[in-house]
Amino acid sequence: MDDWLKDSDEVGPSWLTVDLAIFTLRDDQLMVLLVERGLDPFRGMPAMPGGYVQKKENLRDGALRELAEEAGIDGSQLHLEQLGTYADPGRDPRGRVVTVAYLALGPDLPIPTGGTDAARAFWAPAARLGDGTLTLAFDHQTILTEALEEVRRKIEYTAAATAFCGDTFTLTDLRTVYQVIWGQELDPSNFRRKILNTTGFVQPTGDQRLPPTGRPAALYRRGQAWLLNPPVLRATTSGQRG
Amino acid sequence: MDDWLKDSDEVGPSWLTVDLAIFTLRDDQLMVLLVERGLDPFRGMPAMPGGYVQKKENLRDGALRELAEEAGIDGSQLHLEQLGTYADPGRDPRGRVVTVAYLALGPDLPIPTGGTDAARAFWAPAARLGDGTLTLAFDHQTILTEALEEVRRKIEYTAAATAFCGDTFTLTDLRTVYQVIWGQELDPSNFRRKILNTTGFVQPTGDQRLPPTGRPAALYRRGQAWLLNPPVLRATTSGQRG
DNA sequence: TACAGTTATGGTTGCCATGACCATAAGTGT
DNA sequence: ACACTTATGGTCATGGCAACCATAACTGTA
Repeated sequence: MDDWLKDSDEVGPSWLTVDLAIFTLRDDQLMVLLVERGLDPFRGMPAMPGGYVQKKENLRDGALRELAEEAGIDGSQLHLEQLGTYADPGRDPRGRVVTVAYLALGPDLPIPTGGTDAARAFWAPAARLGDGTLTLAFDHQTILTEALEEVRRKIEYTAAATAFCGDTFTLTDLRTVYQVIWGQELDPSNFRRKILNTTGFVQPTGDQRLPPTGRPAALYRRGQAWLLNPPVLRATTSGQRG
Repeated sequence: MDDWLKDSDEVGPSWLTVDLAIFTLRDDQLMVLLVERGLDPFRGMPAMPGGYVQKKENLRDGALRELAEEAGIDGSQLHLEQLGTYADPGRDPRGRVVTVAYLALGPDLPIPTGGTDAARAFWAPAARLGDGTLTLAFDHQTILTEALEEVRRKIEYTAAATAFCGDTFTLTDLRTVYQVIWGQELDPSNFRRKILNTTGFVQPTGDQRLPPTGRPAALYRRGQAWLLNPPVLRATTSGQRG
């Protein structure tokens, strides 16, 4: 069967990798997971966690395996989604390496332990992706910048924001997710009304949680809906929406 | 440099292809472009147009080249966007073939001429993707079904609907796009108000077009906006939105 | 010319989601 | 008892929206 796949002047083999854009909330900041590369090329430089997809593995399984190997994170709990594929001929000095970028969102995750290929893994503030203080291997700067914008959009139209919360959460927890990611304050009362009117977004558990100070807050868990109707739209500078 | 990319028990080379989900509007129907495969595997079976990405080519250029080769379509006019990547180990009997699916939207395109690899190319109603009357090569049934759902969503939140229209179009032309793709009637008057209130969606040209009968309609061209604010949301069966 | 038929455009009304804002509930510590 | 803090609930004016009606501007026909 392999004789159908012939090398030629114009077409040749390529190597397949997955890279992970892993975001979480820590200390009221949006953080992205980076590893320090342990091997050439770009040895010692920060990069997205990732690696080769194995012969008998599909993309999602490969992403989950790399998540565990390089970052020590059990991905079965978090939201995993394909972002895009990057295959420019010059993106990897080793030759044609095609990478499929995955987006992973999770609640405040344990500080990862360094893995085999990665010298060490660490959280970096997502804000540093935009301010030029970060130099990443390969085209990972581009990929992560696109990933960040995708996260901002995603929480408008889907229930992705709940992926940043634990199993149960208060509406203030959820509101904090939006505030941190969008960088703008939201009115607690209006936010509450909006969320509760969006069918299937959250389900009350019946329990409460006591904050350090103040009235206890009702706990919720994720609802069955993923696409939000109506969506939770960002405030627009221009036109009013209602 | 190639010595960094070693074959091993677990990791091996793969072949990179692009496949195209090309949609257009013909005779008030949403149509998808298919080719009859001229080579094994799946010779004679309908499939998405596509083929191998060349060594020194990026994904987008490869998609545009295949668009021209297999379908005789000049892609410089239409909207092209990456959809997703499919790489399951069993998806191609030849071995590990990774395909990047692209979504292409265009106005009523010329009937394509058969290309080199494809015996012939033809338009099929998109409705047939769902009713089981179509058997496609590889996992193309899955890919196209996901592509169709993406189109339906895309025209809600972006100006993608204008990609189905010509260079200039009337608001009725644009409304027809939504009606056909969503399969529901829209009130002309309300549609007009919504579109014109969405900043940057369309620009008046100042010209008019005479329909076969009835009042002349003002012509518009695409505006500069891509993300719509507010979006053009589908009517919901459940809750009212305003 | 008068008229019906057709399509584009414009206006009215009632409903409801929204943002701004205020009030109350239910905890904490002093 | 009181201040303080946070969660929850309500009011009100604005404006988007669906449903619907009215008018404009063209065609063809009597």
